[in-house]
Amino acid sequence: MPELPEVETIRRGIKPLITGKKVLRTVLRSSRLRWSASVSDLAALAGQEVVDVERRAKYLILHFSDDWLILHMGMTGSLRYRPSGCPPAKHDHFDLVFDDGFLLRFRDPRKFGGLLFSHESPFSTPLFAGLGPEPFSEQLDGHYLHGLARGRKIPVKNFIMDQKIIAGIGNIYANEALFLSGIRPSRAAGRIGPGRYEVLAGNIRRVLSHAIEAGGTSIRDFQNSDGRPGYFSVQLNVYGKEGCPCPRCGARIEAARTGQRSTFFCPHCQR
DNA sequence: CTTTACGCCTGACGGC
DNA sequence: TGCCGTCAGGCGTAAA
Repeated sequence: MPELPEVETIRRGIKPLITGKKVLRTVLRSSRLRWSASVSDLAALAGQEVVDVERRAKYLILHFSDDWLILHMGMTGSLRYRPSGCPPAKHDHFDLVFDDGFLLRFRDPRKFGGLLFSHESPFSTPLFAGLGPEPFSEQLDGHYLHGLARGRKIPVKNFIMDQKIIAGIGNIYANEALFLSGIRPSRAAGRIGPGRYEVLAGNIRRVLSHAIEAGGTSIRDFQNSDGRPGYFSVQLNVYGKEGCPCPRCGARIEAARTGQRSTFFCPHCQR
């Protein structure tokens, strides 16, 4: 569930549940995640309280009294908040057990996600240094995108999914934002003017904020949901709609591949 | 430097 | 029913 809106929805869901809670112990069941904090580092979290729950790009940041734990959901990661007695299911790799009888549990069947431990704020470490601006920051506008795209030949869809350019855009919302902007995903990033990039920047924000709002409607179900709050309630225009009529002009939505990722677009509206 | 290809993992689905 | 290929919302690295 990995794009920015899903991670933000998780953040909003768990923040009120775990802020101020004290860690009793941690349980790591898998050592083969893409990234994994060491058992000894994780053990140091015992006794610490959750100070805040933050997000940067698609990373979820648990800020404890002394240390930080950074979670990435990969393609299939999810979190659950359950009573401590609940037995782990398949692919439940990590538990953060609190002293009030509840735990936060990380599940990831494909193990593309992972955990990172840090003694200092990740906002000042190399991990985040290379990330582009958050989509809702003032830095993201037409001039910014146009400047970085100058001379580049990669498809604009790959360009906006590059986390160094903008943080948090994944395959679904890249497709959707380009549809709203009337830009063909395969168009070379360097062959789009500042005006069209301004439109695109606005539509990126629009798509992401709609998705976050949709996620928000299911936050209160977080404790009992399957760990993917809000995800399926988002109305999509093109993603996964191959052969369906374009909501704007009625032409058939086409599917293609750009950079080994599936791409959907309206051949009539998007140029 | 930019761009492309691949690997990491498991599960779901469609065709035979 | 089972087997097999293909696909999946991400990202890091190697190679061209």
